[in-house]
Amino acid sequence: MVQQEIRKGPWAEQEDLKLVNFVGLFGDRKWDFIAKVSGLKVEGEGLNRTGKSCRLRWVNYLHPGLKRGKMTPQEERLVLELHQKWGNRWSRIAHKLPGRTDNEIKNYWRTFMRKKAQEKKRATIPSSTSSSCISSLSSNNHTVDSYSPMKTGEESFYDTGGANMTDPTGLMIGEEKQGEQGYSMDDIWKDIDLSEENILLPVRDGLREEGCNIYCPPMPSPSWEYSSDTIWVMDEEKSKMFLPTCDQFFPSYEHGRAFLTG
DNA sequence: AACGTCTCCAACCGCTATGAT
DNA sequence: GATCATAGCGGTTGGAGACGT
Repeated sequence: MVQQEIRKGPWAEQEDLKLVNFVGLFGDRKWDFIAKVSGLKVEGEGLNRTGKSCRLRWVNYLHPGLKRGKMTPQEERLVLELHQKWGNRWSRIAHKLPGRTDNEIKNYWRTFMRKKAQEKKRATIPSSTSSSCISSLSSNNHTVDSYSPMKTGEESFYDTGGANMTDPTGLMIGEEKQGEQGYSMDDIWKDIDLSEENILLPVRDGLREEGCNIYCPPMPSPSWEYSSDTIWVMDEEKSKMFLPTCDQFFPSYEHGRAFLTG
């Protein structure tokens, strides 16, 4: 067995194609198996990636059900509401946003809170000094990092926590955290409503779940449910890219799952 | 046009949860 | 029940492109 060096970093198109093929053959559960099998030096077909890396690439980028592009106002609102409720449970939140990944939501939230922080700074600090303040806040590319609890021992400012994030009883204790952070949900909604000039559709007429007023679009969750009505939407380019393998991929994909699950 | 800064996003790392033996 | 292997999650980082001066 020839063990090749594990690759890291950005994925090449060829790697993506190979991964799609392997997932088609073996399903999207046995990542270590896929990594091992694909790592074999068979006719130069090896991926030489870790199982974790393969899974991440599939889940965050290659999965056909993924939406691309900016979050819609509805999605943004939903993220904020769910984050208010659940805290940094990105995966859980992602399950309520079909086509969005936990990574995407996490990144969105991070960006959102950073903007909020900057806006607040601008609002509280006179304009004459705001620039220096902001620049000091973002002394490097990762403004948030200086607030990271990992480094400072303080709570990350973009972590509002959720009702059951810090309280195992599930009691609502988020308000206190909001106070620390300085942004209540009302503030956030106000800002959003202002910035969007009421382009938001009413969201409270939608489905409700778990007793909260959360709109859940009636879309099949690509989160990873492979029902027959799953939306297999891909960029046109990607679709073309995968075309040569699709014929074998999609039938064999289901076949592969059946094979694995018995 | 050149440079510096900012934003976004893909990917990695470390830890935890879960299932198999 | 203990142990191990694997999958999954959340936090963090690095780089590319956008943007401003």
